[in-house]
Amino acid sequence: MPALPKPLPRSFFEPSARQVARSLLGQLLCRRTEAGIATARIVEAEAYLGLDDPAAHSYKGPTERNAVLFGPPGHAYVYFIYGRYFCFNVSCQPAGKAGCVLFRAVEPIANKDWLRRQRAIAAGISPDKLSENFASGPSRLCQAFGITRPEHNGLDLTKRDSGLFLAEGPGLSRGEKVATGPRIGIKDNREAPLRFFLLAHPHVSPPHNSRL
DNA sequence: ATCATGATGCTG
DNA sequence: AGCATCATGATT
Repeated sequence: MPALPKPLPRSFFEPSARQVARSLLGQLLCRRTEAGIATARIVEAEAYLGLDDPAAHSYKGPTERNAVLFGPPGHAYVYFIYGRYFCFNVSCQPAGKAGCVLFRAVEPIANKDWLRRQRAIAAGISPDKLSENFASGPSRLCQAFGITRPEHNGLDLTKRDSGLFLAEGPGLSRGEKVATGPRIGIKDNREAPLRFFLLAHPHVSPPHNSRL
């Protein structure tokens, strides 16, 4: 692993959300902290397509909330959900097209203690009550990385000096296999196999880690 | 392991 | 009204 993670270029996020979601598996989510750069490997992600996808926030066109999705690729779309949680996405496709990828689970790699502590503070629980897969779940990973809408929505995720960015990762280990299946927690367009994850990986939370 | 429930506030 | 969720507690 490089001492300094190399940010993914904007062109990485120009293809369709489906393609970007698939290629983000094995890449790194990085955050600058007072203890150094905290990193985690992406093991689960979902694609949301835009105007053709009834499940997407952008389905009905631009609003104040989803404006980032219609902007240039490689930017953070962070939204507030269920009155308590945040979810974190990266915008895809050129400006005007609204695809995005939702991050659903990451595997902490560097500065795990910092991530664990943030996760515990945000959730209001004790750090030692958390299991190893404490960043598996879209809002859990936001807690671990301290991602919030007021602080991070609209951020350029291709720049290291953004403090939060996406970088080239180690990819997939031997034996790790990508699986696809229906997205979690939505009612519209349930069938579409737009969820991508590493099969049976311990940081993809059960019961969704082995089902297609 | 699975399942049900409630917390909580922004959105159009 | 509904929501791209989570922690908890009951149950097998």
